[in-house]
Amino acid sequence: MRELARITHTKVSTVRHYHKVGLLAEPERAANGYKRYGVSHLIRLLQVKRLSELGISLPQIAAMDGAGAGGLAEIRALHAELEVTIEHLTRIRSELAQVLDHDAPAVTPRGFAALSAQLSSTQRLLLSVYAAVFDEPTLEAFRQVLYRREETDVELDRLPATADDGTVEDLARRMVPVTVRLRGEYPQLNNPLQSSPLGATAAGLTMAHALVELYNPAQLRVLKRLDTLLQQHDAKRPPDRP
Amino acid sequence: MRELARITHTKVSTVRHYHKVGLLAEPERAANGYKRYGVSHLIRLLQVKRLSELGISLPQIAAMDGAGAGGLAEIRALHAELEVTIEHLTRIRSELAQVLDHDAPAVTPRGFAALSAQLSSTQRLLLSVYAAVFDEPTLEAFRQVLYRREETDVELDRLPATADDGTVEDLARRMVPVTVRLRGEYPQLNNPLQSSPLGATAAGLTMAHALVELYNPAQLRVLKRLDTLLQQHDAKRPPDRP
DNA sequence: TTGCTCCTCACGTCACGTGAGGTGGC
DNA sequence: TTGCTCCTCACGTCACGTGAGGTGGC
Repeated sequence: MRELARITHTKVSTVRHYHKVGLLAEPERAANGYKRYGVSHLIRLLQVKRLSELGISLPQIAAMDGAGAGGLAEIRALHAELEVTIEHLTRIRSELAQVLDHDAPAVTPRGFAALSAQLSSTQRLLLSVYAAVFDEPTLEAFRQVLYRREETDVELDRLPATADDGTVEDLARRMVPVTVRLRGEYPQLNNPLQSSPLGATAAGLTMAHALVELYNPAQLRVLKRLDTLLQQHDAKRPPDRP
Repeated sequence: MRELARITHTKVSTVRHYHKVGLLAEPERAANGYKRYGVSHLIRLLQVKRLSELGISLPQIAAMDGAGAGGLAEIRALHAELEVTIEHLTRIRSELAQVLDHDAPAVTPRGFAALSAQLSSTQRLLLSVYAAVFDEPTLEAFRQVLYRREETDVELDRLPATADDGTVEDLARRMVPVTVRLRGEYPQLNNPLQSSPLGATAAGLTMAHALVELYNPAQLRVLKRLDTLLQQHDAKRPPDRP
């Protein structure tokens, strides 16, 4: 048994498993009960092993014996699937490489590894939600904006929960022109919820919950005030949409 | 629950599984017993999903929580493993492509798909054993020789079990110069057992069993006679080895 | 006697998937 | 009432791996 496994480069446990599922006939026994394998077993095992290596499942291999010879259609399907798998793994590999390159935490959402160093833990968590809620073009816009590291964004991120009304009002006012400018440069940021793969309603609810949970009260006040100011701004200068 | 799964692009069964193995805390229940997920669960699920996608096993993810933050060493190991996996799958893909290109049976040993059409079923089975017994340079020599399709090889393959002594003797004699010439061109064929990864003894035994099982008596008589004739030939003209 | 291989259950692993059998809201 | 979602076990799947507990040959 060990000899058969050695010749075929399989594990003994694998050979036993093939016996159990009926892919390999059990050979005659010697007087002491040991299995006595013949050339037919060797060849069969090599064939099963070959098919298994090619990615054919054991039940499929069993089915191939009964039915027509080759199973060309299955091979074709397998080849196509493998193509997809390899592409997928290649993407994963490059994501791992990015994480390593930037010494980022493994949980960093895909594409944000390069920005990881400059993110606060709150931003990091928020980004996880962003990555689930928004579509790829929107996320790319967020990446660009984060890369710029606007001074007001840093302030917002560091704003203590105890900040007074004056500080909140001041920050919100200073954020207006910055936001307006960014919106102009990155149109995806105008209404990111609309393009969400989850639908605008679910996306909006999710984002709202996430913001309330992750930002402190002062930060939330800034965002609310900013929203009001932006609406006033838009009212004066209506957007050039039909 | 379905909503959480939808937002995170996971299956409901996956979320349940994460609960079961303790990777995701169970949330509070509504009055009717339904689970009420919060932002913390959403974020945790997204993170677990991300790590799992990167190829980290669930037990490892669980371990990462307790211990140090990043687990950079694990990521590095994962990246290296993935490299190997991708290379392996790429090889498998090209083997599938070869099988498809030549419309060969799936069990064709690797590298022999192009020759598949001209092989008899006996040769095919024998090749499976060759592929297990010999090393790669030797196999490559066999491929070259098979590709040439020597007339005497075809005759041997078709020799009926009932062939008479005269036919056997004639074929064996005509095979001598062909074999000598091929041995000169492909030195690996001189003593292929010596370079076998299984060791010469095991390899010899395996090949002997396989030949006896797969060739008919007349074919075996040819091979035996050929061996004798080759030894006589070698005795007259000793090989130029030290 | 020691160390090695062989044997047969049977249960474990990994990451879920799939019913069975039942409840709750509109 | 119908159709939908939710719930909890518990068992199934895939391809093995891993003991437990015991025998046989040198």
